[in-house]
Amino acid sequence: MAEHSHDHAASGHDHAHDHGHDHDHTHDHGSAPAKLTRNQTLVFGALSRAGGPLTAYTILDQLRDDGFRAPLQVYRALEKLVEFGMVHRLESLNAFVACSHPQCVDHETMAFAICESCGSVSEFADAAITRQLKGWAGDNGFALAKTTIELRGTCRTCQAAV
Amino acid sequence: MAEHSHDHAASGHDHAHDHGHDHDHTHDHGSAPAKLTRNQTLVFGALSRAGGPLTAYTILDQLRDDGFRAPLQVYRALEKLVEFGMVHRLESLNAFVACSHPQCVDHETMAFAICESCGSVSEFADAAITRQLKGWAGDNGFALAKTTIELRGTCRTCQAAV
DNA sequence: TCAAGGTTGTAATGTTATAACAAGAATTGC
DNA sequence: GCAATTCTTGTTATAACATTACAACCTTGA
Repeated sequence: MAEHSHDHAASGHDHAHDHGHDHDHTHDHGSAPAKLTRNQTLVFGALSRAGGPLTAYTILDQLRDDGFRAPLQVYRALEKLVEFGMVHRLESLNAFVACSHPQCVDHETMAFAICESCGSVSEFADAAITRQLKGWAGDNGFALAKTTIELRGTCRTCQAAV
Repeated sequence: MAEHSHDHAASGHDHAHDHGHDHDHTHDHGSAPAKLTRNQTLVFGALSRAGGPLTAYTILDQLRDDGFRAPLQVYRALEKLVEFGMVHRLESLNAFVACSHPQCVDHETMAFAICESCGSVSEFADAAITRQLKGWAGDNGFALAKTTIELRGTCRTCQAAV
């Protein structure tokens, strides 16, 4: 299954406050955005740099220098990014993480393994689980809109570190 | 915030459950308590009566007449009840629900189907999903402590009601 | 040009959860 | 009985997470 590797190369500190909008995003996700707004770009950049989950308020703090002043600026961007399938919300952490999938293969039934020791998150998809959940939904007349699957525990690295 | 009317018959896999004020319950769970404290009894009673998910603050309001004054009285009781396996936390709702299983068969990998229309919750266990998740954990050296599986959608009753 | 619709900024508020500390009650040992 | 210990409880305050409401500002297109 998929592995954890949030390396979206947001290296440079591109602090140019251009009004020229040189966004050449070519993402093509579920609800594909032609291009992101400035705030969406900044929020997604923060999540990509982090390489792991961040809370909305942590993102806010990181974007103070970019002019962010209020939670809503973050929440609004996150709402869109989740909608686009570029970001996932981790319910059990009240946090958000950039999607690990290069081409965003499947956003219906992702699963997340969260290490309670180091905070790392592994995102994976499992066809059998998806099938099983859809099977239950079908059997019970439940119109499935979204699923949340989150595993809590200790990752291999943290276990080895003991 | 909203008070849902909890249709507990939304599932064909429903389990019978006593919704009475069983102040002298005889549950015997993993961390079986001989007997609950007064606050634990009151909180569990509120959840049982509701027959569906309640937030901590809703429980607090319902227990004002019983002398509850502060959130912590509720949260402390909930913490123990979850530990005992008598109550589950629904991460995607920030709410709590009394366990639907008479003898609390399996508390490791329960799944919850939450109707976004009426707020009803169906609790079920699926051996295949459990096996699959444990399989992933094993393959990836992840020491699994707890899993959260929550389905959002529309229950059969609410679909029919359209 | 204007109107419509989307995005933004800001203040205020609402909702969920925990920290810190003091006091009360049950238990044990002397 | 009387500490010492421990667990539960009550209370205040605060932290952490999220939304409402409204005004201003850009776009886009007729």
